[in-house]
Amino acid sequence: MSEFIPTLEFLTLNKLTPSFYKRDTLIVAKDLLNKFFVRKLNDSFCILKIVEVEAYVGNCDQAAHSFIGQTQRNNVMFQTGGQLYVYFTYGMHYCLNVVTSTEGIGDAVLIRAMQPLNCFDILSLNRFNTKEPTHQQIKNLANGPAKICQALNISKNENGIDLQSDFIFLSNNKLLLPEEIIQTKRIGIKKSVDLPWRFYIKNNPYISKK
DNA sequence: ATCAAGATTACCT
DNA sequence: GGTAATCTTGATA
Repeated sequence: MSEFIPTLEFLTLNKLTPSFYKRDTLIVAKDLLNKFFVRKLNDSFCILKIVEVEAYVGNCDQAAHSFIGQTQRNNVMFQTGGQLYVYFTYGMHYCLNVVTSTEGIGDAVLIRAMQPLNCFDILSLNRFNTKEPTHQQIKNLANGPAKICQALNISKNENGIDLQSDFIFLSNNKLLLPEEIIQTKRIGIKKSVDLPWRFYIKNNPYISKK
């Protein structure tokens, strides 16, 4: 099964608009699977397919950064959908979220894993300091939330960026069938651990963890 | 001013 | 499977 690699024209024509993000967060989370993430680096458009996400919901989810209310750090989560929320954690890692919902109550979807479709040399240089990744390294380019940010050179500078940008945006792709989506509990949290708000593409080899 | 926790990763046994 | 690395943030005094 070979991957469809869209052209820049296709990606631009099918760019996701604010109406996509300004919906119920759990629906958006599920719909984000299989979408294209586009990031311009060194005059190249890096294209990756989203294969794993987690939803975080401000007013009822103790694991969400926004549960404590609006602060300097989580400020962007309270915007009304279609922005990038980037946070720093463990003293060394950045993670990337998509802000959702119309409510401005602090909802976002964490992108946990992506499947790179092109620009392997650029991503690999950022991750492993080599332009020629091994097969094992290719699988490890973006199969974790902090790996994504390292591979795509995303940090505090990108926090709050609007996803209507021409340099970072998401693009549509076909919806998955329900049987192609696995829903489970989220990973790496200590609060609200039983909420089943992690979604990933069944049998995709670029998932962060089974 | 001080402190504990953290939406992780890489490397070790 | 276990854990060190590393530092910002938000809470408390």
